[in-house]
Amino acid sequence: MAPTTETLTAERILEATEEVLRRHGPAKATVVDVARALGVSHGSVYRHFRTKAALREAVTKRWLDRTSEALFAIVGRDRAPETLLREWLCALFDAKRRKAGDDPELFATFSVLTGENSRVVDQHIEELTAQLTEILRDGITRGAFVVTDPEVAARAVFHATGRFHDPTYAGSWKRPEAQAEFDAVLDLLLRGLRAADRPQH
Amino acid sequence: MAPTTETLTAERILEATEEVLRRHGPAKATVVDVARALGVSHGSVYRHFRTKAALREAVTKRWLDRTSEALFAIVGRDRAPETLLREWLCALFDAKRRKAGDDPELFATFSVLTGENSRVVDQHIEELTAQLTEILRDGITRGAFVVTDPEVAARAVFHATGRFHDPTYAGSWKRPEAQAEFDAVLDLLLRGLRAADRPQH
DNA sequence: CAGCTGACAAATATTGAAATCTGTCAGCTG
DNA sequence: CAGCTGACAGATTTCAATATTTGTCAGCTG
Repeated sequence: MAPTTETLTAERILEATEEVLRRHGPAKATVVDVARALGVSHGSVYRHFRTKAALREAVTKRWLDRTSEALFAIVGRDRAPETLLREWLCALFDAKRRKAGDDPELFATFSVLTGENSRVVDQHIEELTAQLTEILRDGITRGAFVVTDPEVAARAVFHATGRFHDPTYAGSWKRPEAQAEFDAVLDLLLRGLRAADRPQH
Repeated sequence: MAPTTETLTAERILEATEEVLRRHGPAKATVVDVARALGVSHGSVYRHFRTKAALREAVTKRWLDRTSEALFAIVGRDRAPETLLREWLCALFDAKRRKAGDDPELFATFSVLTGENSRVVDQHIEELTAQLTEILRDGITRGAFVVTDPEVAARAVFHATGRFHDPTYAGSWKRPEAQAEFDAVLDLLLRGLRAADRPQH
């Protein structure tokens, strides 16, 4: 549609693909569409991405990385460990909910990859649990949390909150009870992590 | 296949349908198949069930009720509240895992209904959370749990353990880590429910 | 006459032929 | 000659014709 004199880069292809996916969704988007949007032949796209699947994954990775980075900023905040964990998990739920609402087609792409156990999604999950582990580890050293193994606990927290970040459940995030349900799970988990000589909020 | 002199009852139809579903799975099973298995015309089946969907739901309800009943037996056991909750949740995970493994076609039927937000599945979930509420309530009166609202907490526990009973995740139940992951979530939740003057297990 | 049958219309699923898309590559072009 | 094109084979999707299934009901039957 807009043939540019600029050289064709992986980055430009990713941008165009994101736009095409946004417009057509994962089911209808073709690499011919992407090539057309860039004003090149579809063969050129294959010079930068071996397969259509690789392209979809790269786009999704970029999209997920934006969330990981936003969440990573929270890990560094100067807060009581409990507050930090609360803020981080709220931000995670918020981010996913917003993505599902504002960007349904890209979210659908992400859901498809999740269903296919894509490496990209696994990596995203590992990154998130690594951040969680960091928060827990910090909370332990500061005496706020009592946890044997922060990695195991991080995974447990991630699993226990799955309903609020796993795309499978995206449909239920619109329901008015969703936030209260999230809060209930969060309270329970925080109480479980908290050191015994707890300030009984 | 085996035309009987016996009168056609809802019960007999349910049995035959369960068998047909087991053999063909939810995608292939037809009400003509069910009628053939009973040696009647398919019109007769519609005398007892208004639609095919109603029939599928009735079969699934029966199948789910067997689990609910088995779990209900645990609620009455004479145990420390914490032990009781642990046994109940383990039994829930076990039951689902076994059903997914031993009865894949009926489990698939259940999964389909879950995806369609069927009334039957909602009812099953309500029954299970009611049992959970009962366990928590008992634990509160006996001073073992500290929980503001047992209903809210029951729902939170149910949501937090979703990965280990929601059919969406059935695929992951075979993985060797599954049990350890379940234990980690369970420990965290129990710690969150436990009264402050806890016997530090 | 309660309960079943079987013929039927409408909805849904299957099939197979045509169209489109993916992925490759020889050769063109700036 | 690095990078793009476009023609091509094989894989996949679409589409429309066909077949099956669902759900109804008038009438048969024990």
